[in-house]
Amino acid sequence: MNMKNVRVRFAPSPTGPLHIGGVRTALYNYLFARKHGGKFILRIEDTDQTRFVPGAEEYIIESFDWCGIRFDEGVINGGPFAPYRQSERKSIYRQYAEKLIESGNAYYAFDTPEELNDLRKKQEKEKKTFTYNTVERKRLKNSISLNKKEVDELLEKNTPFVIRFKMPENEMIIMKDLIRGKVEVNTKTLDDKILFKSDGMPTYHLANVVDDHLMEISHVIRGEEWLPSLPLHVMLYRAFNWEAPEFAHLPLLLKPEGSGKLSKRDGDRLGFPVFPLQWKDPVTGEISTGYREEGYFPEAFINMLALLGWNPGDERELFTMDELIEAFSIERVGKSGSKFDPEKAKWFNHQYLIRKSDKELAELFIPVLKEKGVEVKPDAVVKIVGLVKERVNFVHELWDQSYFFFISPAEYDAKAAKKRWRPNSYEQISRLKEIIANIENFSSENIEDVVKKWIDENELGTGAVLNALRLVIVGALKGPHLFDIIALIGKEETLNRIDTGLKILGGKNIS
RNA sequence: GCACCGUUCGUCUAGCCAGGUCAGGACGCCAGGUUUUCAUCCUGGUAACACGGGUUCAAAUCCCGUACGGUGUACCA
Repeated sequence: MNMKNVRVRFAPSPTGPLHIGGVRTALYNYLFARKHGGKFILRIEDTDQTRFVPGAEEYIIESFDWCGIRFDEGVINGGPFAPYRQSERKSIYRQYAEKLIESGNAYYAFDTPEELNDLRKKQEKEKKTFTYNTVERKRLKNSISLNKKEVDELLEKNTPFVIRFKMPENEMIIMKDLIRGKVEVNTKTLDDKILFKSDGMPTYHLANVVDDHLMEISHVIRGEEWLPSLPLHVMLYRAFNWEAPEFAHLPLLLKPEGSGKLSKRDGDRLGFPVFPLQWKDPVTGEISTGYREEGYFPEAFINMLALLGWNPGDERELFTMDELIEAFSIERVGKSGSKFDPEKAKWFNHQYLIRKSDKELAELFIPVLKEKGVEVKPDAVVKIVGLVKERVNFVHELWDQSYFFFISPAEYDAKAAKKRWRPNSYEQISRLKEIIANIENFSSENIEDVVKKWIDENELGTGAVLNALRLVIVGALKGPHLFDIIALIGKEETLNRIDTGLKILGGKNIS
């Protein structure tokens, strides 16, 4: 593989939000470019004016920004091959289509969409599929079946036309794919694809080949859905007499349930986001949630995506972007599609979360606390986060694991109370309250020492006393080390919670 | 229908190109241990080469076929 002057591109169509399959394609391109010291280009393929969706391009750019995927050239930052939006390159495509006509590799076709649709329907009834191919083109309305005079007349009268590729009749095309190896197709199974539409815009096939050539793209890394049109693209390079780039077709990301390509429309139906960022459909107003909004860290999201279809060949699973760049290679991309496991995605986030410093997490958690109407000193939040971060996958889950640090129990878990609030609990906890009230050094360790000593001296059951105490302090049998909680909420709050607990729980069980 | 691509534990995957391993790891799940609780953590377990032929002393690995799945088959990308 020629690794000099690596130039790769990601070329989305701005027809809506980018789904994670697209993000992964972009990621692999990015990793490949960085790995080989090449350039990564963002080109917008908006040749279908009817499918334009407002906000889609902005969404795509914001997504990559969030992911930490950076472009060297493209619609964001320009570059030597500007413009990078195909609608702005409109004027350059026609001449290339005409070059192909001149060289006998393409032809004008005047059939209307309606006529072709009718043909399709007719053949469908006969259980056949209509294809505009080497056989059919002879009896359709085009510059092959018509004589030159007829064609000139039609063109002069501004009859709408398209330009089609003239596929050779019977020729073996041998192609190389970096992931799949040799792929062979006979041209007789292919059709005369439209290269240039009657609205004056090129189709994807023409535009992508012309632009990739003009932009000196060295490797085309794209989704497997493009593999069936690879022969056409290879033939186009040949017809232009251009050197073709290397190709790599990435396996698809599949729906987790059943099978099939993950699609934009899958949305929230699946119980996990398929988009990096939240997307609000400009027409229906429908909102699809994104990984960012669900609380995923971009590093975790990228890490998870990178391992979906690629692996380093050893047993490492956690990678920073730089480590991914270092480890990545196209050869280690798998051939088969992958469903992805939402559970494992959470695990990745957990791994990144527990690796963050308590201070960093506290800063992320404080806004959540504010929303809950809780004002606490940042120092305390840092300590609390340190105690509970192992228990959660997301920052927003910290609240569930730590609310009892901030608010005293309003009620007590009924099951826990039944199990742990015994007839003698009231008396034991009342006595314990006096012990705690007299503790001067209110550190977790010291409180633990004093309380355990008291339990020993009075020959009480550690489990019985401490569970009852936890119930009173937390409101349920959960949470981190009890004495850490007590030390953090402080003596006054502890004593208050004991009083409340005794009042509410005490009466119930004494009778 | 036709063309192309694919198929290893439930999921992500290693191993395949250069045949010889009890088919390895991770997530999940289950069990045990640690713990005053829950969670974490530790230990162990669970579970796969789609099927059928062939080549070979030996096949997950090479070849052929079948099945199943996917993609494509638009004046969409």
